Amino acid sequence: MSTPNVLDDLEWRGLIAHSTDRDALRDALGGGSVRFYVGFDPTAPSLHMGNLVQLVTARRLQDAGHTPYILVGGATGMIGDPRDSGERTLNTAETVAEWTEKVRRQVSGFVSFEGDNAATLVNNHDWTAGLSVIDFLRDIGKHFPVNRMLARDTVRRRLESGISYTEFSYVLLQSMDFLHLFREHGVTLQHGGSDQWGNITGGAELVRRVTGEQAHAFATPLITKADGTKYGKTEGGALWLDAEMMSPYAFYQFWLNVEDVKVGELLRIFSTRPHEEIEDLEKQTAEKPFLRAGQRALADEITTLVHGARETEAIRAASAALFGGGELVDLDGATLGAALREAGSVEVAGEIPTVVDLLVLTGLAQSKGEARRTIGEGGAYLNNARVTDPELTPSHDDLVAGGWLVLRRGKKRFAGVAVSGG
RNA sequence: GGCAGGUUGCCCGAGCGGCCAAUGGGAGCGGACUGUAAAUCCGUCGGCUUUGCCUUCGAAGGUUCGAAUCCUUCACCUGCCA
Repeated sequence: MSTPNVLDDLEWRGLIAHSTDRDALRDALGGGSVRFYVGFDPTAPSLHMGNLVQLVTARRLQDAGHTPYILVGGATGMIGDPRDSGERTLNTAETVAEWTEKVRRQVSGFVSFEGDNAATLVNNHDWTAGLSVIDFLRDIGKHFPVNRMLARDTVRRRLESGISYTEFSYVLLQSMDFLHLFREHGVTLQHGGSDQWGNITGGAELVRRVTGEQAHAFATPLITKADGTKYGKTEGGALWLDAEMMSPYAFYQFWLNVEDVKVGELLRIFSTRPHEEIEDLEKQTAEKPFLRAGQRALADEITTLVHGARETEAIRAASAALFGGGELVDLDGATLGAALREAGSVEVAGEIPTVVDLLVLTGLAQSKGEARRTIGEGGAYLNNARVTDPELTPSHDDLVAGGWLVLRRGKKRFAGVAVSGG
């Protein structure tokens, strides 16, 4: 191994779950700048952690000199890829268009659009929307043996519960993307999540069948929790990158709370630190887990990547204030106020509502019933003191740091109430 | 097109005329123990103006004092036959 090959780095990071001919891929990546693509379907208004894996991987390839084509699935998003959980509900064209735009803006932040190997954004709607059914069936469909399509894992699992022709056909659209990008832009490599492996190889094979030339592909592993279940299932669902859908504070907290046994794996996947530093953090986590050095590094780095350094710094300060273990009254108003604004806060003017109402108002509880239950379970706190009376109404004497009430549910979830007037 | 089976709370799944807001498991939430970790144990888990009321068991009607449970129609899913 004379010159470092980016594939070795990706392998070290555990990012290669599947790949086409590994040696051919290594040769390609060891040569000149490879044009590669990765696609994101607008199935939600925001990307999530799974997509982030692909984005940082694309960036690694770009930093190694290769040229990214970032595809947003304006067309494939209209169809929906088959998943095990069952048939999707089709989104309207307006919704898909709106999400396409949001996703397009979001992906733009993760790759560079400058230099010799500047990234290019493409939308498969551009070459798919105008295609006639006749052309599609003749030029694309002809290359897909149905018996092979039926053998694909996701399809096979769906045969019992049912799958529409629409979703069954998804692989043709995505494969067509690879062929299109191969022909029009010289793209010879596609990567994606391992759940996309069937679609990815479909594209590589279509390129080979139609042009007789070799296309490369690899898939990253699915990230799971220590117990093997899917990750990113926090309150409200996935781990979103959009600050509107998941506050940067909550995002940071997620990474800070990663299980010890997963820290190393996640650092390898997401961190841009040198290998030695990551190995050192892994060692620290193994030897002194209570220091949570790995978690802190992970949370800092990923939050900075997604939400910026300034925001991350504010969150760190907020976390230190709220979790520092000191007395709230010892904190100065500016510090506590800033911390609570990061954690989530609401404003109340005049009369102060009951604790139950405040729990709902701040979003710490979904309903009054849940708020009462939480109090009954001993999980509600006002200014770090357990609340036992569901009828309790805080008074102005309870205000700390110049007008704040600090509400907490459980050990980790804080919210502030800024009281004015009265 | 015919026949059979199915559609229950976030998910999986019991219930098959009153004792059903509906057994059980998982997820979630809270407590204890910790390190804002894991594991474990305990509790909780539709809503509300909370000793009661309201809305839920694919949809709409109907039978009944009373329906998730019976009948009719519709929608969707699965299997077998055409």
